[in-house]
Amino acid sequence: MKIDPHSDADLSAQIAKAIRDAIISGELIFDERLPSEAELADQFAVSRPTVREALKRLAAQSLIRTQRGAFGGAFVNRLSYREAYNQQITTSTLLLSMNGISFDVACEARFAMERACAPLAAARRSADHLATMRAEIHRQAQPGLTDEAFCASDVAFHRALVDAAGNPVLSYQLAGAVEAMQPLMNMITFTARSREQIVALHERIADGADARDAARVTTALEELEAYTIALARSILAERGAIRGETPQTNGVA
Amino acid sequence: MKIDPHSDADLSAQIAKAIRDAIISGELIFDERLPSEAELADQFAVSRPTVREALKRLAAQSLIRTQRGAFGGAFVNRLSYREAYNQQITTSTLLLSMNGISFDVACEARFAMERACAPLAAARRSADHLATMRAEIHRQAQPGLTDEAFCASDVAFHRALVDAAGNPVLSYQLAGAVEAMQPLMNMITFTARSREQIVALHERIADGADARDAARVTTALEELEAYTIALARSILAERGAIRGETPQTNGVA
DNA sequence: CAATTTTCATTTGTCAGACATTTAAAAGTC
DNA sequence: GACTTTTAAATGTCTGACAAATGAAAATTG
Repeated sequence: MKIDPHSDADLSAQIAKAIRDAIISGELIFDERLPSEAELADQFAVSRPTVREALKRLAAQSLIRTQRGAFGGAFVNRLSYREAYNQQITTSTLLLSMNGISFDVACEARFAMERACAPLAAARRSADHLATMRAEIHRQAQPGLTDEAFCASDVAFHRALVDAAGNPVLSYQLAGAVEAMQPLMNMITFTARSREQIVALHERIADGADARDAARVTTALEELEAYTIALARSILAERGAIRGETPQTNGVA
Repeated sequence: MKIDPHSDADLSAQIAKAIRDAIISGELIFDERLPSEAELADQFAVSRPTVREALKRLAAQSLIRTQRGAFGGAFVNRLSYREAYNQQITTSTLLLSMNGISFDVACEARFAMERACAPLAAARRSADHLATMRAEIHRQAQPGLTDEAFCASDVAFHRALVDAAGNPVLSYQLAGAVEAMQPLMNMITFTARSREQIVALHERIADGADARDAARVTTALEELEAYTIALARSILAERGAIRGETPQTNGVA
């Protein structure tokens, strides 16, 4: 592990990169202990605060964890699904909110990816997945449900569908797409009417999965996408009209 | 922005969380300047090094950037696609390599997501995208190409296909899936025979996109997935046989 | 001898203060 | 007015120190 003395980047950034590369290349195995901060400071010929800043950078990416005390130190972290999800969601959420992604584009991407799971989910769904989906549908149909609870249940339903595909990598990738869209989705205040429609479509999806009929799941997802986009457009157009502006469907962020 | 004095977490982690929440909630707008390190140290009643560690954590997630000099400081970063890609790829690569994801599972996820792009790509591909795909196919057919160059060209080809869908969110999501698999893919040393087959399938994909025929693209992608998995299996089985072990197709990491 | 307690060295977490370097605005100069 | 110099503010880095946690080894005790 060496740093380039001619680079004009921060020392802590260079050191973080050197250690990160060592981890990615497999030079450092997970659960392996890094040298102590004092030793690293010696190795890189910098002070301990600089080394610490580098280690905090790595900790922010869940690449290492630290432990105090004798025989403590920094250990290479085994990146768990949970941590990877969280990073994925944070990054995706910020990307969507900061780059003026239109609702249409985000929605299209989300449903395109979800449809990719449909054939696998139809083929592999367990009784457990199906039960989760049915339970969420039942919850969504209850009249007193708050908008927040409805949205949360919506996410849980789609989550179950994705998990039913039985591919952890797909689940991980979709988590970013689905959960990152939650803030955008929350902007759409669902009316009783639209909830009915959505629940009906969810039922068709669950029925399709029940019958192991991929085509039915896919078709229902397509209709759900079309309905969601239409709903968003009408709401945005209405808001634009209220403000006396030209109705627009993008730039919601 | 406040921190919980009763929490037993690191102060720098708490401070980072407080600022991160402020950014995500929109309390801090992008390009807005944070208070100086000294001011933050005062606000949170900690020392400057502790504040700096918190800021480095945020910098590692591309949430802020820092600028030296008068009127410099830490600014809320507008997360660019480039930065989001990089984070996505780093996280995905580590997740795949550290959790013993089998080649089959990763491959299935990757092609499932890529197939999701096929209909959009067929409908929207520009002449430019098509030209890129053709150029990469031409490169891949050249005999003297190294394995590394072939793999890079392979990634570029699929990248062009995904970009042809004209949805930046899809491109972003796919970047993680496709590029993170590069290390796994590189394990498969392509023989001349398999290169021929792959190039032929790439040509069918390009032809399908050319004709705006989504079904053709999808079918070719399905065959490419089947071929890739079969190839990987045979190679892994061979290696297992050499080592005198039971042939296995998973746990490649 | 075995179990428990105490000591202790190691390592991270935090702090204070200092100096170097960069940067852009403000002041000065022609 | 255009250019140069000064200057203040901010980050980057270093030194040195102490606090707190932690597990191992040593000492104590039954």
